[in-house]
Amino acid sequence: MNLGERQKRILRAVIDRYIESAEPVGSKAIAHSNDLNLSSATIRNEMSELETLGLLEQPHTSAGRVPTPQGYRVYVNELMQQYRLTLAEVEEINRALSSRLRQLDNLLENIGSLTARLTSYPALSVSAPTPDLSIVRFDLIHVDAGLFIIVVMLSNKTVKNKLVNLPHPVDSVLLAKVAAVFNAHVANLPESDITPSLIASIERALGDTQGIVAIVASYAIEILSDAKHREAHISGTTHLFEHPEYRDIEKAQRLMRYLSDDTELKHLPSPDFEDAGSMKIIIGPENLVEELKDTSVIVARYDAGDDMQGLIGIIGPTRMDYSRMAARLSFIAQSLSRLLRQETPHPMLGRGQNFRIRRPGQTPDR
Amino acid sequence: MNLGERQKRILRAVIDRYIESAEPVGSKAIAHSNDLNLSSATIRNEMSELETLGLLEQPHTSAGRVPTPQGYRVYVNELMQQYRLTLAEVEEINRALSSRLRQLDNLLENIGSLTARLTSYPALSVSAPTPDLSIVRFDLIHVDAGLFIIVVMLSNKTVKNKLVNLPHPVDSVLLAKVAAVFNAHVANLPESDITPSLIASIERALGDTQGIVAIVASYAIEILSDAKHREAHISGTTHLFEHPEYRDIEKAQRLMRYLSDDTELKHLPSPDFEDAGSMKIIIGPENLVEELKDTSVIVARYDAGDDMQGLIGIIGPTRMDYSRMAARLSFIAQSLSRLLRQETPHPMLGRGQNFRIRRPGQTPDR
DNA sequence: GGTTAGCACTCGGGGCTTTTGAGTGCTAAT
DNA sequence: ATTAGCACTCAAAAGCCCCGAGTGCTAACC
Repeated sequence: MNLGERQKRILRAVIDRYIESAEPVGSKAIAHSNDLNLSSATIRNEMSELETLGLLEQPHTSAGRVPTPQGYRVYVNELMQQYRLTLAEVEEINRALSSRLRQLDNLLENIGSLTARLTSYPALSVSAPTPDLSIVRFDLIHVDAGLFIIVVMLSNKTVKNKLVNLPHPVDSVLLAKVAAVFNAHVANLPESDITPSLIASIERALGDTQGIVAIVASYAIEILSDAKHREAHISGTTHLFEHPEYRDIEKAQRLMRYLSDDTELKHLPSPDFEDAGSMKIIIGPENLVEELKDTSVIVARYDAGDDMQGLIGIIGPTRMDYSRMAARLSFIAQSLSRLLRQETPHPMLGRGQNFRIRRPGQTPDR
Repeated sequence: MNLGERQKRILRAVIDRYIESAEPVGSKAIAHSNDLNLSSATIRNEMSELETLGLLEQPHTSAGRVPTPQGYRVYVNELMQQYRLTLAEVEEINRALSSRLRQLDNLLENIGSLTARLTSYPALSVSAPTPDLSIVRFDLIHVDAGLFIIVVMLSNKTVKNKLVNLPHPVDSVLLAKVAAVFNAHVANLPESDITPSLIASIERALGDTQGIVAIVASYAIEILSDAKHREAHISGTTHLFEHPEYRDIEKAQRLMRYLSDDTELKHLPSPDFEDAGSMKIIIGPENLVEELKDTSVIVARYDAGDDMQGLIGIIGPTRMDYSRMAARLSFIAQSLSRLLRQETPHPMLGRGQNFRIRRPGQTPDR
């Protein structure tokens, strides 16, 4: 695709304008705008050239031009201005990230809804499968009678827990013993090594554990095998309606229906990115999935250590603010990587009464 | 409001029909339907009577009648048939509840999205403030270096945790000591008793704890003071679009915008219910909030012990299937109460490899 | 009395036609 | 190579008309 300098300028002007107006742009609109100072007639000639190249098209004879997917492709690859985030944007993102990432419980949902909020597009959040995940630590906390809690810490430093209720009372000494054995013999094993025979041998060694060993083992396996699959989550779907292309309720609903099916989302592109912050932009028909043929997807990868990576992405009409959104997404992904890797910096001392952390030898301020 | 028997029948017929068709219903449509066998003319007379009573109205002269909010009120209070859930409905609800309530992590969201799914209306889930909540147990789990996890068990049997990262290594013995002191002196206290002076005295007793005491204390306070406020959550907003009254995108968006603001939702009715499963139906303009003036809200309370209660509710157009939805909501609330109180019955032994629980003396099957 | 058949009247919505105007391509002049 | 001018196109908005569901009223009927 060899475009003259002027053609590039015109193409960019058309797309920029179309992105913000959502309406076919005509020759006049371009003519006086921007730096290029040409008459509308000249623009028309160039536009019709761009049309035969397949970069623009007319919805109907007497309308302005609209970019084709290939047009967007060229725009994204070569023409798009690198959008620089404003200070306000950077601050907003940082603030949102650091305040919302405190609890690592359901990271996936949190990250998703955060991204949606920060981009005003429906956002998806996909966890990379982490087949090497292991449980680094087991704790069994006795509540009362037959009630106890399994707390496991995973190698990606998240914590999962589950309340178990047995029909008969259990003994906290027994629980401690079971936990100790699991810490000694099951912790740090990959799922495939947690075999029935291993469990059986533990049961044999411990004597009658009233089924506790089996329960803990199956919970461990459940968690680890969950981690083998990608998990996907979508949020902010209502942002769709902010875009005129989804004025048509039917169309919007069709897409929503597709999006709200988590299992479908898992099959989304798993681009082979090199490093965190790298991005992929998929325009309209480049999507393999039928339902997404007229939407664009921007995905970025975040990477917070071996057992913790994933994708965040946004979905919108092909007429998308690629430049700005790519910048935001990439920034979010990078910040995310950084934040997750370094963990929560300092505990939030916020609301309500709270206490200052004062280290010895430090002078109290004011 | 003294209605004749026949008027009641007619009013009910009109509303029933309007609820399912969403279109003004005329005299003919009613005439031959149902049990009442009258000519359309007679119906017309009665209808115009009902109109002067303010129970019906005409969108325009040559259209059928539509119920007014007062009309719905009468319907809900006196006319509505008690809808009996079908077996299929009951089973579906039970299945959904028991499979989704395994992890008590983010109960609020789970309950909300469950309700939305089961009713096909946008659903809200509000936690009752639990000012008496206390922490019944602290555990500090050392990860490595300066990294440790605070796990607290609350009196409502949920578990919260947080990862803390200190810039200097900590000692697991120290952590255990701190946990022990917290369990002895802070556990089971209401928030108001966790005073700075108490914390100070703990710090004094323990000597230098490298700030750990302060961190744990502020986390405890954070959690307990969170519990003082109602939390609200909404899900299934997209169900709005299934109803013709929200064909108008503007209108739908206005409502959505209101709904997606969690903080607003907290100010929703906190009806003074007596017991779990009781319901409240708020019709159109009875809502105090401007944005909800033409929607109806059904709320039901669930109640799973002292420190665990809340409201679930659904929101929809005034033309709502009150009868069926009230039945479902009430059933959901009751089941929820029951399930949460009795806790998870048996751990799920599901996916992947798993182990049978075999108690001694039991013969292995097959 | 209550009920019903009949009739004139109303008026929103669907379908059809007209008008408007933004935008084009082409040609001829610069 | 650029531009002014002009004839042409066509979607969308505006206008128009008609249809028919539904009404209220009146007069007849039981």
